Amino acid sequence: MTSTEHGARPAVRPTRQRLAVAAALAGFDDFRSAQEIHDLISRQGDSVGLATVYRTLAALADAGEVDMLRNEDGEAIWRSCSDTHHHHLVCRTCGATVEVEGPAVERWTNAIASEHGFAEISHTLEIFGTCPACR
Amino acid sequence: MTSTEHGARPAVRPTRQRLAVAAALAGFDDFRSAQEIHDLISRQGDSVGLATVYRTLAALADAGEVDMLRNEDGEAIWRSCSDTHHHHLVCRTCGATVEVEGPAVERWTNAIASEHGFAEISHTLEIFGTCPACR
DNA sequence: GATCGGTTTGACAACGGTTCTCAACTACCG
DNA sequence: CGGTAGTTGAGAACCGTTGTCAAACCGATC
Repeated sequence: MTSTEHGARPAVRPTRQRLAVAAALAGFDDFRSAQEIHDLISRQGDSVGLATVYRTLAALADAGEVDMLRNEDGEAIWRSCSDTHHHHLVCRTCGATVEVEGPAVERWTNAIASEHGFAEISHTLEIFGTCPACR
Repeated sequence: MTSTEHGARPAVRPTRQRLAVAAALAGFDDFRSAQEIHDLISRQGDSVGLATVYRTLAALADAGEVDMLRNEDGEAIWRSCSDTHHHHLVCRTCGATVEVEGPAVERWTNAIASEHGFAEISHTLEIFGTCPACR
């Protein structure tokens, strides 16, 4: 068991299912719900259980390889992302997404939070609007 | 049914139930889930159906008299609010809330958006953390 | 290959928040 | 009062999500 170095690493296996989810994620660049991703996989001929899709997405989000956020209905939606912390500019008509970074915002949220004595800070910041193409 | 014509106003009645919800909202200043508000009303002796609480909260949010946002689980949480645009610093354990304003953030989001040609901008920004009391 | 132990999977049940349904009720107007 | 349209509540329905657990699978080892 010590074969894989100074582990405690759960040894994630590249199973057919996980590859299918990864492939599906690579196939679009806007945010999709878990069920949409599940449908997409089925439509590509693969068959992966819904629970597995959820588990895999959660694991990927944990690992920082996908972004998860919630739409206005509170549903979780996902997309693959670059590995730096960033926010999104989302078109409320067509769903087109732009990743944006804002060091200033990060600094501001941390400052505000510690000013009020809050710890273990996280934050959500999404910008919605109408993109040039949809106007 | 065309009696109230040019108003299209649904004629909101100040029923016992709606007053109870309003009273409950006045009784706390952090974010609470609909069910917590429902419990709170019951505990005050009033009896209002859960569905009615949901309906009333939705109506109040529509009218801009309460803020509704979603916690990290996607659950809707509510509180009465001041009428200026602001954001929230929310304790993820006890729900304590601080309203914060950030002119810098407003400016930043508008700049980013127009830089990408987006119009009709709106944004959401919430900060979650653990408040001093809950640590 | 055959074997073995832990990982992963999938069908399905369970769950929890939210919305829907619809008959009973109530506020308001005349 | 009586009529009428808005409102309510109990419970079912809904739907996204998570838990369950036996079977399948992977990879390392005999």
